[in-house]
Amino acid sequence: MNDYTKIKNYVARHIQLTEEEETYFVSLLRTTRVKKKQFIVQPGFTCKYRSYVLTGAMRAYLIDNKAQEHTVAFAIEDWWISDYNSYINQEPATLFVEALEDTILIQIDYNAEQLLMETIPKFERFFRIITQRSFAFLQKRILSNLSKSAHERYEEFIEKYPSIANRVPQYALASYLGFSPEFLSKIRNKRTGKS
Amino acid sequence: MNDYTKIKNYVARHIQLTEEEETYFVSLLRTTRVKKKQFIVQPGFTCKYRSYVLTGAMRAYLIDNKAQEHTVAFAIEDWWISDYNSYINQEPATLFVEALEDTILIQIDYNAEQLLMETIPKFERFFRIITQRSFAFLQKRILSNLSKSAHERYEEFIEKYPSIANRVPQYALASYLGFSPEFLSKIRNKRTGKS
DNA sequence: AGAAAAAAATGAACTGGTTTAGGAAATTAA
DNA sequence: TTAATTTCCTAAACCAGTTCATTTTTTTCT
Repeated sequence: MNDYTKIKNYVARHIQLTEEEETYFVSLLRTTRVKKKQFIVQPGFTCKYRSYVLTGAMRAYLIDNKAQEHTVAFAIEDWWISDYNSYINQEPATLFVEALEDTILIQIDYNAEQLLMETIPKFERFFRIITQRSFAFLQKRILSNLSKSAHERYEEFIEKYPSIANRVPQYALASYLGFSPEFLSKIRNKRTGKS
Repeated sequence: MNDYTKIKNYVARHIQLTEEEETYFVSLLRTTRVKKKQFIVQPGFTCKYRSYVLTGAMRAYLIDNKAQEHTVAFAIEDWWISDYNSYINQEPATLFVEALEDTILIQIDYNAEQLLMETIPKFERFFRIITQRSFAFLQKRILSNLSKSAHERYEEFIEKYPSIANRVPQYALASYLGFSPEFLSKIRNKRTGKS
């Protein structure tokens, strides 16, 4: 039922564990099922978990003071998601993290993660490496936002993440790329043209 | 002459080292002086160093295909700077990293950093923690860019980093905040009004 | 299956920020 | 201390993307 093979493989891509260490790691995990539109994080509540998507799709977003949504991140199979600001500093969240589909998550809680790093220092390395990758990803996104037009950002996204582009609602994609849903509609129409 | 007190304090804020460990750490560092407008990283060349600013100011920026500059990061005293994508993956840089003033840098090279983490695993933790902080910082910047107007972003910046705002050229600040230098001029005039 | 709700499309009017072009001020170099 | 270069300012025309209002399509619920 609880299949931890995928998350074990994910970890194995970055560090090598003994069987014993792997067993210990898995003992700290828990599986959570969420229905579409359900939240796992909400502003005001401290985010307890770092979540790995086993199946399904999630997104993290902010609602600003003009009631506009801004998507910070998507996560599909084999990706992680959280309100990291809240999780890392164990302070109240500012983001919503919501299921875009019925989703199965594998979660580790903050205290367990700290314990894991103390018990198996290789995990210090693991979290360093995945954080570095996320950092590099965000930096590319900032540069893309600064240097490219809305249209170019859209083309770039569907080329790099076609599986996400066709799976998430358009308003969510627009709010990730930094323009209005109406404009996304306009772009898409120009693209297909009439046929 | 070479004063490593400040960088030792920086490290001590995150991990505790024995004297021996501290001595070893310092033995891996080198000091570099750069003149204003000099580059320490250029596109095409792999970035060898992670650089800590002892005195002076630096910035990292991209030049896009329309010959426009986009500032990724500033660094003043007690901050780090690099083309991290290039540094972490040891692949050719895409950014310029340039001195905005005559600057003294303390640098560690990639191989030394790897060795340091193997020799003193506490540094694995150190780099994890500072990368997490940078990650959180970039995420806030993305959200700010998505949810705020140019004017609001400017106000936010001068409030949070007055020491940087008054120290770097306006075109560099504009290219960091994501608008044209002309528009920054416009904002500044509206701000002071006539008096 | 049919009603209700949510998401996507369309189009016209609008606006925040850009572009272009010129001149003024400040830095740098000799 | 002057010439050259770089940075900054100003203002008008312009445009990429927004806003608003309405309709169509898709999804969800019973």
